[in-house]
Amino acid sequence: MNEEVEEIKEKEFGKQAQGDADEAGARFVDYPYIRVFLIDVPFHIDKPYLYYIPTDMRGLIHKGSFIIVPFGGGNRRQIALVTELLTEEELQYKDHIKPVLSLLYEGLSLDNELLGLCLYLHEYTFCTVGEAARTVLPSAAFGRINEYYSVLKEIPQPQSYSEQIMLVYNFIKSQRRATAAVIKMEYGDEAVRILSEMEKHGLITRHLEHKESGGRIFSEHISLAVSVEEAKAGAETAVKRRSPKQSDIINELIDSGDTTAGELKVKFGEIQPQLKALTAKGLITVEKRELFRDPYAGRFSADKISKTPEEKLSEAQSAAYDEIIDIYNTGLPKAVLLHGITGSGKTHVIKALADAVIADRRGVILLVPEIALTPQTVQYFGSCYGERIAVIHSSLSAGERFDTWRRIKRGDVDLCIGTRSAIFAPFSDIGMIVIDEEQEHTYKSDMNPKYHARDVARYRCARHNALMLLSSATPSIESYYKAETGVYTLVELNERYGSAKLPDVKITDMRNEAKTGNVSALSECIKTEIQSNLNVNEQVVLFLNRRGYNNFLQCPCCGNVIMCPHCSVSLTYHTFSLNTGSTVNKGGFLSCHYCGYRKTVSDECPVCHKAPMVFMGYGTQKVEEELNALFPDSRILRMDADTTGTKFAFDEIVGDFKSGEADILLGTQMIVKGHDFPNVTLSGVLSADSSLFLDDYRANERTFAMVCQLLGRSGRGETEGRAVIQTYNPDHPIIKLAAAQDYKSFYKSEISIRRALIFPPFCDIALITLISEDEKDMENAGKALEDYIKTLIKEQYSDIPLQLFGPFEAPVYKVNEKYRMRVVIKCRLTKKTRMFLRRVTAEFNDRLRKKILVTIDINPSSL
DNA sequence: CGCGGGTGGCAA
DNA sequence: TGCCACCCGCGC
Repeated sequence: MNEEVEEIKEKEFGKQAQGDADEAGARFVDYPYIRVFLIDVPFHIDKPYLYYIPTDMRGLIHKGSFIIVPFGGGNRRQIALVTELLTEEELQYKDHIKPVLSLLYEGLSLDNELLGLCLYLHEYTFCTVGEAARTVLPSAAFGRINEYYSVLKEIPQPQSYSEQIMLVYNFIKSQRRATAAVIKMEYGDEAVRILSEMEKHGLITRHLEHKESGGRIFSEHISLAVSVEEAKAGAETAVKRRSPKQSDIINELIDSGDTTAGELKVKFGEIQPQLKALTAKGLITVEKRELFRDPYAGRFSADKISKTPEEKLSEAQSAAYDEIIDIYNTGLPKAVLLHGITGSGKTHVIKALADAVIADRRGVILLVPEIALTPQTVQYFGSCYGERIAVIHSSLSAGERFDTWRRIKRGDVDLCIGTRSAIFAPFSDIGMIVIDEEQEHTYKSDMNPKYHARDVARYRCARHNALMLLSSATPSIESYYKAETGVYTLVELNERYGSAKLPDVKITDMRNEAKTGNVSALSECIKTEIQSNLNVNEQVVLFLNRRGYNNFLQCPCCGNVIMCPHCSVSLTYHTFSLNTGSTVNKGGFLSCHYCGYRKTVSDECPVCHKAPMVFMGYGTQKVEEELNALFPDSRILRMDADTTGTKFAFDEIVGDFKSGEADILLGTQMIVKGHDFPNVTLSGVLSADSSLFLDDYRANERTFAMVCQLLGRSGRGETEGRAVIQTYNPDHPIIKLAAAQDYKSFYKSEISIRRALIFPPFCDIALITLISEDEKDMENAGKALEDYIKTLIKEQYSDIPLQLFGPFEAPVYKVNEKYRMRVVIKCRLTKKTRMFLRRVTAEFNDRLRKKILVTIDINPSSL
């Protein structure tokens, strides 16, 4: 990674380094001017603007501060991020520079590293600086700005103003102060015009109130204010006065002592009026106590922390550890790719490394691919580090997120575990960033900024002189290529931990099944294997990457398939029975996996009205039903997006299966990753082909990784494991290599394909998408975009190697009544190509206005 | 995006 | 001639 970091450091941080240097002098030099980027503005406003700092605010505003500035003709208030401080001499021009209004609030600012990261994201992912800032900080940090109007002076000559103005003036005066929204409600949209006119005449003024949202929450702690006897008497009176809830509350307090309003609410429903009444009578006291949100609090209380869970590293593991720790100890930004086969115990090595880094008093960030995997990872690390770990993922509430962020910033945390967004954990000194299962597509954000966690990690490691550790059994082709070419250091773990061996794999040809009349999702082969496992009480894991009941509903007469009315995809059948397996064909519903549209099933074909519709294909629900019919005595758990709706449902299902509550675990993607089920000796891929022929250059990689991971679930304990792969293409090289878990051969074949066809890592891909509600508009825009790109290339960028594809329809052409077209550009993402792409998107966002949305995604996770 | 100024279509 | 609806460009 040396050259790469040097490159990043030199190219991207050259300016930054200078900025760092004059930072120390900031206190003594007078910087009356600043350059800022505005938050919450569209693409073409996203550029530096100049403001001056009123003398009383000098020294309070730094690089990375958030401030409020007046902007635009109407001087509306905008939040802005300070990116540069300027002296009088550095000023290019002095006309029309407006003053800073205020600091957003004290204490909210980005340090140099995170400010640099925002600008890096802006430059590389084509997002606005504001979007980057909102991603790097927890959203609650910005809070809410309320803008109030109030009257400034008595009007000397009311008759000289219009009737409307006087109406609004008197309204505001009567309210003392009013927000623009309230005034708009009262007088309609034209109120905006009237208000700005009034402001010009100096009749009213605006002032801001900044609310720190999600900052603090309280619980209402309730206790008896009187003796038990008095309370009992009070309860009796309450019953007599026919307020049973009041007496219930008192009795609850007598029986089980102090409690909180929340708990009472769970027991008795709405209780606020009763609490008020009881407080008024002096029977109870209600005390507000600040709560510190930590969704994992209490799970690792001191007694649960085992100080010595030190499992000894195997020889291979400690060799890997030694190699990596040496690299870490150089104190330079480095990257290591830890390639270890499934079950080789990569986590143990990571744990040992984390120990060493934390002993250095430096922070560690550990990323896991999905939220479902955080509990088990937290479990493992939490038992060692207790309260000094933090967990960040997308289902935290805004407040929880903010509290966690502040804990890390305050230095109360050594290890931060989480999904993609945890990469922004505000440690002041990072020693190591670990990305587990680094090939997972979940590390790529699909919202602006469309960053890849790996790139952010690379940036942060470069600035912190930290180690970036990528860990995987099936690394991405891009990363392995970097390891092979010496950019990353490759460290391998080639043997399974303990006595475990790789499973014995059978490939089943599903074409033969069809020939012999077996139309079920389960081949004869896998049925026998499952039965033999059930006979000896060993567990089975089955993978199918399609949820729902049947895939779609088709008319046998005219071939009509029921489609989503808003999107160009077929609807999927779902039953209501979750995890019960009962046959309830009717009473289910059709659902669109893209927009969530739902519809009941109609018996006859809505097009030809001749025949009843027939269910085609199969999903997890259907297979669950088949399994129940075939193995009525077995206990089956289904795990997919439909059964893991609640926060801890995933945890529960995994826990139940681990403790032997079920014999068969059937599920989608989420069951393949990282679980250690020692009693599983059979794993099955029900349809290995489904991801193989996708129109995507990563289809092979996906399929290989998925099959490998699932096979790895089997035989992790004492007994040797078996696996079955069902496929219609038993001779496909990818299937064969996956069955043999031969990553190196897979990589060799895949990299040569990528090289020949020019795909990453041999190029970067820029995906430009046009989205519009009007099909015609979009087609025109597509054509215009193509022309613009072509002339731009011809006239100014003829020297950069670049391939243009499209415009063509997106794979799912219509989503939610909006049409999408794409342009794909293959190029090397250099400064020059970035400038080129920026011009293209800026030009089109500007020119097309709201009619058409233009987005750009660099190296998208799929095409 | 949100504002303001400009323009052009149309009724009086 | 006057009024409103929509367009377009600008913002430090």
